[in-house]
Amino acid sequence: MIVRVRARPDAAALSLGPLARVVGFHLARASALTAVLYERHVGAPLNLRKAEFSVLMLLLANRAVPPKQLAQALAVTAPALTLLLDRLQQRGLLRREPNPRDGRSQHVVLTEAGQRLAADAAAAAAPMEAGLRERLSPAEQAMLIELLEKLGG
Amino acid sequence: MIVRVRARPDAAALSLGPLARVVGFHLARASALTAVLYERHVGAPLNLRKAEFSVLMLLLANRAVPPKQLAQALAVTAPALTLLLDRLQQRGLLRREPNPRDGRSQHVVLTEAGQRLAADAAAAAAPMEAGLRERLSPAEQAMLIELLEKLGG
DNA sequence: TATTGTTATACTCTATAACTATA
DNA sequence: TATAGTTATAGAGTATAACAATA
Repeated sequence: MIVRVRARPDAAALSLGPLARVVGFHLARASALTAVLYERHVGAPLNLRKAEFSVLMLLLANRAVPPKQLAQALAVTAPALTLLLDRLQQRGLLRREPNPRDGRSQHVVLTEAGQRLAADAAAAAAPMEAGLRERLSPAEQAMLIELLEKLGG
Repeated sequence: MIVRVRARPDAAALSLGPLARVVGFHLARASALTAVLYERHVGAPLNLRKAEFSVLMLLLANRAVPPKQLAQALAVTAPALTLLLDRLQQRGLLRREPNPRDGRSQHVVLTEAGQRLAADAAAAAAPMEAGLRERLSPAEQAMLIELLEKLGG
């Protein structure tokens, strides 16, 4: 992906028109930046896609989680989550354990290797905030997250 | 896409852990909501994908624009933009005109049909803000856009 | 009959590389 | 040699539908 994060040379003196009021448009452009930062700090070094990273973080914070809840939290469909978990399981990062109380459902749990990688990933993610600080103060970051949380939380 | 916009029944009492501080994660979840609203208000009724809508809005606001600038403004690659413009041109919504000053470049311009559809789309997009108002006050929306603009603008 | 999770399949999106033509 | 735009191709992401097992 060829995106320049810092410099924006001939920054397209384009009027946004009606787009200026469309929240989704601004979300998409902001995502382009955070995606680049994520790839640099976490994705490439640890070989983790965004969704995989999110799964690891949720498992790190919640120990045993049924796939259903993961799917909800990540806003992905059940089949997508199955494939996601398959990949992480093949890398030996997590286990799927049967739920003794309900034969239909499971618990997903990090292996030891998964816990180590998740901890590394969490540590690698922290400097991303610092990277954003060029654009947004810590207070602005907090405000932004709060507003986004109201939308998508 | 099965996403419930209003009700969030058993809202997954999951801790986000380190994810709570990751801006990109919240951007993704917020995008899930705005994508649903977009699809309802604009995408399905007018048969316009998000990127197509954005192109129309930019052309509406700027008359003649070189593809290069469109690609920058939308944060898409040049090949992606070519395909995007191809589709819109086939629907008779825009023309590509040669740039008399530079044989390599072009100007993209809306046709009359394109202008009509763009105007309809802009009108259809306005109520989306109202839809968001369940979650965010107008002041909060403005603040959110301002913060996102600092990130991705 | 409803729910959890999986499989199968297809479609959209987007990226990289290679090419054409102008400059 | 560099730039604007295109073509070709492949990979990642994600949706729907159909299915299995359990409740």
